[in-house]
Amino acid sequence: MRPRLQDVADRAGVSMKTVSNVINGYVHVSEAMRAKVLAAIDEVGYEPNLSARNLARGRAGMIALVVPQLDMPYFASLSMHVLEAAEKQGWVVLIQQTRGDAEKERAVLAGRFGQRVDGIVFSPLRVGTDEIRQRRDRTPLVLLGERPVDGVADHVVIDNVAAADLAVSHLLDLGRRRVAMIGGPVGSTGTHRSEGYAAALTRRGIAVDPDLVVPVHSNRGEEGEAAMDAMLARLDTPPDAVFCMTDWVALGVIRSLHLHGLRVPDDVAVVGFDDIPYSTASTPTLTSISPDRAAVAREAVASLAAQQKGEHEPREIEVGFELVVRESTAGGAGLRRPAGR
Amino acid sequence: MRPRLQDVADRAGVSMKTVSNVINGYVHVSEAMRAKVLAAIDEVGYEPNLSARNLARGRAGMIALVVPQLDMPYFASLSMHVLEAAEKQGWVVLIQQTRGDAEKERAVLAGRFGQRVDGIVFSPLRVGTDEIRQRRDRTPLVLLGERPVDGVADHVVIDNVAAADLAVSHLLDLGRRRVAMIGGPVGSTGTHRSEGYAAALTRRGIAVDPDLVVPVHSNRGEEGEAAMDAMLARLDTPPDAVFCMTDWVALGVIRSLHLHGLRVPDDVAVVGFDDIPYSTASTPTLTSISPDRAAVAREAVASLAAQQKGEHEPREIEVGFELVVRESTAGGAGLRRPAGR
DNA sequence: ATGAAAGCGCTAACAA
DNA sequence: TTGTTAGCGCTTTCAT
Repeated sequence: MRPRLQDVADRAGVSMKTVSNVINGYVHVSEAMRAKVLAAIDEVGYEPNLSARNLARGRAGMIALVVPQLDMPYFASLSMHVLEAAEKQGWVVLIQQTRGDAEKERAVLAGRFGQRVDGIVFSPLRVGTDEIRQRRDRTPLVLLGERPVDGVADHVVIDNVAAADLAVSHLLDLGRRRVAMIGGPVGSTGTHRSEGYAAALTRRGIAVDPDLVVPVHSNRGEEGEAAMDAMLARLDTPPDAVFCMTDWVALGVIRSLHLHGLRVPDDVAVVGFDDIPYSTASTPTLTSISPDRAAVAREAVASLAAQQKGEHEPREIEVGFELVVRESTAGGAGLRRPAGR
Repeated sequence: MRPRLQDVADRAGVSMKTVSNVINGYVHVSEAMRAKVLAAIDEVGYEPNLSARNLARGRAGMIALVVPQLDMPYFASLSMHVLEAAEKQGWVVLIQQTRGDAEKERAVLAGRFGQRVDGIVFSPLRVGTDEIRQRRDRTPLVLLGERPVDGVADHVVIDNVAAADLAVSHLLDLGRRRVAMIGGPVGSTGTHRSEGYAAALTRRGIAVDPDLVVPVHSNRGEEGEAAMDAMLARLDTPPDAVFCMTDWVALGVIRSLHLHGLRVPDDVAVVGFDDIPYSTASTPTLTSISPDRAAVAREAVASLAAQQKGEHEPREIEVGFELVVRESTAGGAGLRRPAGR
């Protein structure tokens, strides 16, 4: 049978309380006592029973991570980091997928997890500020992603305007002038990346050309490909650069360009967003905005911990990002390998 | 405060036991009683406390899923399915990553999770049959992946020999004769995919050419690219087809071929293994062996459930797969789009 | 600084 | 068929 706290106490010749004190790092324990207890723990091979601990502490011991889909590489990578950050707080992570379904997203806000979890890290695709504001569930919540939340809950983000601006400026620095965007539309409220796109162009005195902007309704490669197909069919002269909302979309865009006989980056330079693992395996490798995912995860978990301790002023938490330049903007004929690889 | 079982009982005017019976689907409950209790549950908004339930039941309520890396798309996708299958058994999934580190893999066998979990789904990259046989931890264990396990534990797999055979036969059916393999080596014990490769060639009277086989030491795209570079540097005539151990490796191989001025599939057809989500976004889209991941996950979780109920004859559990044909073997100049997309 | 004992919310003998 | 009650293993007042 598995050793319990009492077994350790018996072995060390002390009470359960003392063992508990040692385990939980209570300060007022003599060094000798601590050593004796630790030895006993080691001898009997004690491991705390988390169900019992959580029951006694009145917490669930787990948090929910709600993402659109785990097999979307950005979220896979993000989840990885959340798992690591949560583990340090003694939390197990219950991953839930919404598959971009508005109903499922609403269920999260409605308390679908009941009080089963100590907190929720939520990356919404559909629900907006109003729905979030009106939620009744009191479970600590932290939001991720580009959608604005107007201070209704903690929100961990990168500065999407600045990031998009940086990506587009990079294209302009390369001498490109007809810079398209897949994934807009420009001007609709809250699309920060579109804002950065427009800002970068405007600063150089280039007007935003609506013909060079095609919105997509999901982040899938297929959508990106179709969008690029549509744009090319419509234009007499193709763009000389494309800024894509996500890397996955960018991969589809590159497919489309390739199938239309356009070379990347020679004819058209392409920048993505997210820096998914595949950006180094694609042909050409993909220039992309790389958000500091580890920081996103860390801040999200820290937010939940703070909320659990009573903190309750919703905060906007900003984390870093960088532009990683690879072949899709820097290569010659797709045959050179830049250092960034 | 969160409603408890007692609150439901009070509301319904019955005892806790009756409520518990209803919740746990005990058979001998009158319809009227059941309805009354369900109504009460609904009225007070009761949700069971899992810590308490698990403590009382003497189980942890969670299983561990140990994979090399969650942001490798095959494992991301697999994890997604495991989450779903486990949820149906009332299990939360604690995902752990080994990053292919032999030490971490051994820690899993040594009981790093203590008795913290009710079972372990383990996808090993390094540890072998012997180490698994010698483990002392009694936690139910089920293994995934190609590595053979000689009946030391439950093992969920596809028939890797048949799958590789199918992939290579497909290449031969296309008229290719110099079929290379990235990820061997042929003949080393237990590499089922290599076996299938050799079998398909032999059946057609083609000898395995050692010059056309290059092993890789990880499944990363970079490795595949380097391996293909090496092969091309060595050969006077390039192969006309390549069978790759994984899709990720295949992406790297395609990069290498492209950078050497070889067209896929015109000059060289490429088949991957795993059918990761990106195989439809790459240029060209990737022909691949697609294991029935949902079945893998389902069987793995079922295995743990069976072991927990006392079953203990290690079983080899086989699940299905299929070959998905896409542009990397079927396209013309990479410009045609086959129906398989 | 350490010990004794009362819960945490649920399940499952055992009774009725 | 339904009720009573003793744990499950841990934390945590409250004493000492």
